[in-house]
Amino acid sequence: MKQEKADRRSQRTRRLVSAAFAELVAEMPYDKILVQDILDRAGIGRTTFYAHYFDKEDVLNSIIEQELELLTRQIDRAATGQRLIPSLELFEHAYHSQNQQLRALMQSRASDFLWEALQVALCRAIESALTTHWTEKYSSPIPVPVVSEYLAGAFLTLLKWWVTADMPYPPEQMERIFQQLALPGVWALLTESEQKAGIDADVPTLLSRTHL
Amino acid sequence: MKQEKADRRSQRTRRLVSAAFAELVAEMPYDKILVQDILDRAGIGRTTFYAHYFDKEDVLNSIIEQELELLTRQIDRAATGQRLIPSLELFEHAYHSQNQQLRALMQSRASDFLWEALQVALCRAIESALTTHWTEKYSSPIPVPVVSEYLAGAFLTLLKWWVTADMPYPPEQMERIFQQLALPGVWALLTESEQKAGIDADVPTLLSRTHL
DNA sequence: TTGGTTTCGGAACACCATGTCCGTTACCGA
DNA sequence: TCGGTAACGGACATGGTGTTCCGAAACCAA
Repeated sequence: MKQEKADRRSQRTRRLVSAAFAELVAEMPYDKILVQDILDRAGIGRTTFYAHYFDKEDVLNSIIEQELELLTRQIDRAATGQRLIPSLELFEHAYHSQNQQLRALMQSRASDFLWEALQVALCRAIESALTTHWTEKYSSPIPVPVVSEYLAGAFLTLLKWWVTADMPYPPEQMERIFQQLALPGVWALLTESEQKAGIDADVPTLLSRTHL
Repeated sequence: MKQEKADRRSQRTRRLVSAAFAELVAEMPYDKILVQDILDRAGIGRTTFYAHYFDKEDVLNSIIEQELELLTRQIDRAATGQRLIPSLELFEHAYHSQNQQLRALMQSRASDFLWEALQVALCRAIESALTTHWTEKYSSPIPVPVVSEYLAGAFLTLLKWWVTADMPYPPEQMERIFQQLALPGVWALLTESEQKAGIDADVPTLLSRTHL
């Protein structure tokens, strides 16, 4: 079920299946999609399909895995710095994602897996960043994993809403909204002396509540 | 498929099916559960099942609907006051929920529907409270629906984590955590003069960031 | 208790989607 | 050009679904 250096025909088939699946998932709920639907839409034979995928779920997973890899790489790259979460990059990634696949997928119910996987990946990265770069500043009875969970969830909620609403605002504005809504609570957990540093230059402005 | 004043036998059947389903959903992913599994577990006949439910999904929906009604009533009741969200009551509701059904359901993957429905209900309530009681204080470029979405999402993220982790803290502590993490960003959107009023007495304390 | 009504249960059934196997055809890479 | 590999269509076994029929059992009201 893997492709090392694939025959053109194999690539073609996989491409057709992915495209067909993306279309279908945008039209109807995942669990209503039949293998036959994929076959018809992709214009391939039954045998061919099963030569490439175990089953319907395998198609979903392969697409998600592929997309998730890009995102995870982006997240981990940011985790090496002091930033807790590469929010702007993620908003922009979704925004500029040429292939409709990502949007269609995110909007459909099939993406529950994707969102959950993203939540986990984000959470890990945030926790790591928090314990690596902010340990000495962090003094709060709230456990770090809870903070991470909250931040990841708050971000993904906004991202999800934004994508579902067909991205009515530019990524930069979403980034600002996220900073204003979700981060003050986290900053408050870090000792005062360091609040001006790192993460974002908007911090002081936000906490003074004057520019709204 | 409804029961007005049901025969004892009908009640028994529905009860058995609900219980069996709750058990199964705690043991395996929803889409792996067969009707036959429910039949075996509940100890009823195939014919009987289809006399009460359209299909497997109908069982899930009926349980969710039932639970959702309780929660929605609680949410709407709080929405009449100035509070944005009855967080403490919801944490406590989950905590004291005697029947394992709620916990098992929330922890399983089948509950995606429930979470989504909760998100919508919460969002509506928050938006309503915000436009009703806070209009004159609210002056921000961030649209009210976005704020509502964020608050509902942030709360549900914490609730979800808490339930999944088998509720390691008392509801009161979760309430405090939620207030500290998620609300500062929202309060900052309301004009300064009113920040001491309503919602929660902890507000000033939080914003001064001294008690952490 | 009785008698009419409703539900239950079991077996058999048609239906449909799944996943596999075959021989043949078309395409690819070298 | 030629050997290998993938696509194809059709047929097939499998397994879960939802329905039907009918006798037995449980219910409820009188």
